[in-house]
Amino acid sequence: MQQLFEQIGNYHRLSPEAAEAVSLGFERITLPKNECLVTEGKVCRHLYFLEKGALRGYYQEDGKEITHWFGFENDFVTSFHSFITGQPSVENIQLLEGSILWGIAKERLNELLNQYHEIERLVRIAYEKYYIRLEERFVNAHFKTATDRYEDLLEHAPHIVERVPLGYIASYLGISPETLSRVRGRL
Amino acid sequence: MQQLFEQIGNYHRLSPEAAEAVSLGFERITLPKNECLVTEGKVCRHLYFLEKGALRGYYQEDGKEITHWFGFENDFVTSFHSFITGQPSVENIQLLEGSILWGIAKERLNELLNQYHEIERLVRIAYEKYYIRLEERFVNAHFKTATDRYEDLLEHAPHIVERVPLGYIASYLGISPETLSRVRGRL
DNA sequence: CCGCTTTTTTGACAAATGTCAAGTGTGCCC
DNA sequence: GGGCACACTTGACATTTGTCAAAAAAGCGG
Repeated sequence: MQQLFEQIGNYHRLSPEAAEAVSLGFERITLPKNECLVTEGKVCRHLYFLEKGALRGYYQEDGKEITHWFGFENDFVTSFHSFITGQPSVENIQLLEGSILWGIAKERLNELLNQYHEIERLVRIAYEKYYIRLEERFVNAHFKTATDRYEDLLEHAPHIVERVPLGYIASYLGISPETLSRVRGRL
Repeated sequence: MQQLFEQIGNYHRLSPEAAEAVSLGFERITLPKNECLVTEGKVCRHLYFLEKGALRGYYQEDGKEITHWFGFENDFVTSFHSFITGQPSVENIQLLEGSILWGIAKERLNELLNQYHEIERLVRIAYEKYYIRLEERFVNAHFKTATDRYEDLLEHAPHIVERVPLGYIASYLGISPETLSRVRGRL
């Protein structure tokens, strides 16, 4: 839980009472590799902090699994679309390694948001940072060849290549596994 | 300004005092077509509400202008990366039509966020919705052929095709103008 | 309304990528 | 440690897309 508060401290410092309230809201979750944290078709009502491990978010399209994001230590993860809208999730979140997470129910989080302006600020700042991270990722993929995308990945997120199967990486980059293999062969 | 409050009302209802404070923070801006609202190299310290008109966000890459988003009526627009981080913007925002916007300085907005928990909530909810809109857009572009992308655009945002030059649309879709032309010819 | 500029389309060709199938390498479980 | 399943690579071919250049169409300003 200390790691969670370190990460929270990167966004916005909380008063002791707010920090205490936050700590009471989270529960520790341990899951093995391949287990799913979120499954499509169900409403996602929890937000998670990933203390240790790795995971991927994927959805089905034309009978294929499309991986579109990964999460690693210190990330806040959830099926954001479902969490925010309250609609059933179209994506699944699957553990790529045995992992330790801390989860908080949306209901509980809403209570904290109601009670503490500073927690509302914390969450707003977190959304700002997640928004621009997503925007950066989008811009970095726009108009890029397969080679560009893989090279960008190696430069900005080499840990992904070390921890994630290449098939999922190809999917994440929006290219076929064969193409990724050929790109790797040329580097 | 009524339109601004209607849009704000879609996110979160404000008390009369908060609404009054918000209305005092915004200023009306009228700009002609082709004018730039934001230019690269400068820190963007304003958030804008687009009451009437259209605009695009673009950046330079290898001597080319890459358009990566459009804004229309009722959108909140800014160079989010620069606005949030305080770093110089890498993108430009250019009016595609003569437009009417309402702008608020970041400093003023921060004062409002400090004073009113409900305004903090409003902004958090706005960020949530913008985050999932960006995520949807990303997912809708992932692994898509040029034809798929254009068809998706026609289906989900036909107004873009009506109001934006095709060259910018091609750029936005991540394909060349020639390819867009060929795709259109096949439909 | 005309001339000029900009936008869009078209042709030809090269490069990149996807698909399908098969082969090789790696990892896991018994 | 071996066998099997899974992950990754390779080959061949088809399709898509980009690039360059040129032509056609559309829009704007005087």
